[in-house]
Amino acid sequence: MSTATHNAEALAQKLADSGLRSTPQREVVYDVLLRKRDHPTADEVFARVKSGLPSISLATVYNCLETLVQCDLVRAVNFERSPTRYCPNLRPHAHFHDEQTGKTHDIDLPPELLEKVSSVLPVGYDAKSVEIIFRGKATKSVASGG
Amino acid sequence: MSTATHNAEALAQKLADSGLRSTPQREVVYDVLLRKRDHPTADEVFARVKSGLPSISLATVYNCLETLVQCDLVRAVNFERSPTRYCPNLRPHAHFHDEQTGKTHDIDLPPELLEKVSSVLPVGYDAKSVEIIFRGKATKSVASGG
DNA sequence: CTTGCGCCTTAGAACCATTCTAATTTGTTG
DNA sequence: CAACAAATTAGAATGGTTCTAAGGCGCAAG
Ligand SMILES: [Mn+2]
Ligand SMILES: [Mn+2]
Ligand SMILES: [Zn+2]
Ligand SMILES: [Zn+2]
Repeated sequence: MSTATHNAEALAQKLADSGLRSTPQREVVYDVLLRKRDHPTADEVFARVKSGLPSISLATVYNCLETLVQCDLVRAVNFERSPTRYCPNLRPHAHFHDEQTGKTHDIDLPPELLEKVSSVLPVGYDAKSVEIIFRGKATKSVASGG
Repeated sequence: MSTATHNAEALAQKLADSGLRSTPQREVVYDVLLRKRDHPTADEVFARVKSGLPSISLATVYNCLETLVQCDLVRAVNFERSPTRYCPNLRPHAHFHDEQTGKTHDIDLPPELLEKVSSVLPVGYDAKSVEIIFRGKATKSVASGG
């Protein structure tokens, strides 16, 4: 069984859990996100997806991305008001935005840190999620996962 | 000396530091932010500012807000892709976004926490800023600062 | 099978927060 | 005052995203 097949089956399962269908469009969009984890924008996903499925529309890419986010297979990531980026990394992690290059890096977070951060909330505040964003310069380039 | 006068002078000083002029528009925009610290959008600032300066334009409100941000008197705050909000709180703090009410609350951060958070960065990552956003429900309403 | 009924995809229009443009006003300096 | 720069203004433009309406596709019942 190939990795692509495995991913497609995991996707189909997650979609089914939400009462949704697996479609070629949803599969190829998810596959594109898994193949190159550089936090692409919808436009960038659209460009990559077209090579495998030339008839897909930008509206469908937006629809698929929203579906993947709702199924908890992908995270939407925002920096200021720039175009939303998409991240298939499901581990707890922060984002480092390199202001020079515009690249986004995943920073794994130990679970104990998230507890520590959440512990600063006064009583009466019930956080469902915590997001951490670093901004700066990445002086070392890092091998990208594949 | 009134507080408003004091604020105006502090503003004039900060602007002068950046080679910029103090103007009635900049003063009233900053004053509006200080008077009601509920993280208003540009539109909301515009509405509040018009009562004191009916001739002001929305473009000028945007210009003034950008100027205040550049002078480090105000922080721009973003949640997903919703309209940018503005915060005159200069202490290190996180934001708690109440998903029920849409209200934004400041959460003061002990300096030691920011160090702890930054310490998860691998070598090669040089963060100039750290942003922390909580999302959830604030079960207790909190008295607003004045 | 074949038909019915949703779900899904699609192209293009609409939306709307923000930025840009070009003209005017205001303030400062000589 | 004259000259020049900085700031404000109205309105147009921009651009990422969402909406709309039409058609396509897949599954289930007959
Ligand atoms: Mn950037
Ligand atoms: Mn909200
Ligand atoms: Zn990520
Ligand atoms: Zn704040």
